[in-house]
Amino acid sequence: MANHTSSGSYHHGDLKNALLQAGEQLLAEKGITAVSLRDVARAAGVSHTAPYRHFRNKAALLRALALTGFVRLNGELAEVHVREKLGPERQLAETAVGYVRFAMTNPEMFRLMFGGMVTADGDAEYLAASQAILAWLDEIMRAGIAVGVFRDRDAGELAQVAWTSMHGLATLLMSGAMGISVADREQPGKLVRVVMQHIIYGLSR
Amino acid sequence: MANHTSSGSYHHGDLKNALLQAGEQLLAEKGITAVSLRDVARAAGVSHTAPYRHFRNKAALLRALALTGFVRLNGELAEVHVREKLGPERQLAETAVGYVRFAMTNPEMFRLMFGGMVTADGDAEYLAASQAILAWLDEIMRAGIAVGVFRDRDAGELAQVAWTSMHGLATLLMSGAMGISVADREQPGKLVRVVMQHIIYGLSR
DNA sequence: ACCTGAACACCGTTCAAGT
DNA sequence: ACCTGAACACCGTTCAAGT
Repeated sequence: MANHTSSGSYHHGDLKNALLQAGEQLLAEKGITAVSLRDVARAAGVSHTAPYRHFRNKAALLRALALTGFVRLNGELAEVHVREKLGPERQLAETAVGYVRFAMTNPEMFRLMFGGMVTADGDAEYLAASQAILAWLDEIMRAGIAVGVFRDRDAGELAQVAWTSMHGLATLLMSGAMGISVADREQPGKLVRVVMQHIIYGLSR
Repeated sequence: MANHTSSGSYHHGDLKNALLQAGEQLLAEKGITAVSLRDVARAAGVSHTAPYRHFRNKAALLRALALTGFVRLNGELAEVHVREKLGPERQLAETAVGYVRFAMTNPEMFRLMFGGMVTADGDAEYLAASQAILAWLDEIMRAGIAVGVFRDRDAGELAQVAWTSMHGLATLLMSGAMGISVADREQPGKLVRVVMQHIIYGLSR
């Protein structure tokens, strides 16, 4: 899809985006370990060396893919914000539910984003994308402090506590280490609410 | 190393353990994505097909490797328990520090254990190994409830909160998403203590 | 029982070459 | 500028064969 260039010839139109789209689909279908650069090129209908014109190597393509994941996650968290006008505690709880749901419904993307294949090491784009999540939580905590429901501590600190909790829930649930099978659709939401209730209790005054 | 069989011939002695040892070293040196089954066989001094006599495939070798990681982690957490006789709160905080330190000093092993390449899906051994961590935290929480420092709730629930928090800290720090470079040796410990302080506050009565 | 070597169908990456 | 095809040094896995 995307925009064709005006010329009728278009070798492929916008190969870069075509590759990212194909990559995202293959990621979801086959999993992070099974997706090859050659597969992506094949799915986009070009030779297996064509991607090198747009990405330095496979890692660069995966990095770009992870960034689209962050955009999507931030978008979903924003939706929670709009939908919920029920005060900071409820907002925090629902953000956690959304965060964990994103992880459970896009497990391979989530793994790509946080699993260590892509890292923030000197990557300003990645760092900015991930910090956007923290900024988001920071806003909730700040609002909660302002209306007196959260303890009057550094909002950034409280945001770190919140992020840590929902991220731990997501990663632990995905690994299956919690003893709750990934297939089970009901349990996760319940666990998230129970754990977040404790967290929120601790953050409240 | 390990035990030679009594016969002088010994094709390799105990190849299975030799492979696991070689695998652990290569994992730490080259990282999870770079370690190949052929590398492991090479390091153990056998042909690249020999491992198939002891492991069904590469995934099975990695799974066995992850299990040794769980044994090591549980051992380190046990050390914290013996060392600290300072009450449940302090014990929980130090357990979190130990948990995160394990992750930071054995990042590739930690990734292997929780990164999704190995999963609990119907794997009783993996589930038992990971549940041992939870049982461990459960004990701390139970003791804390008994002496009246923690809220009188289901100990398993409090243990899930605790595990979630330290695991979130570990994974978020490793990904670099927190904005704290992995190279920085001081910051992590500080962050862990700050976050755990909030968590413990919430768990306390 | 335990290990080897050839073989197969894949990889990621480089490079000269085509339009 | 953008893409192709051959080539290179790797993979994981299977299988007949050796001791």
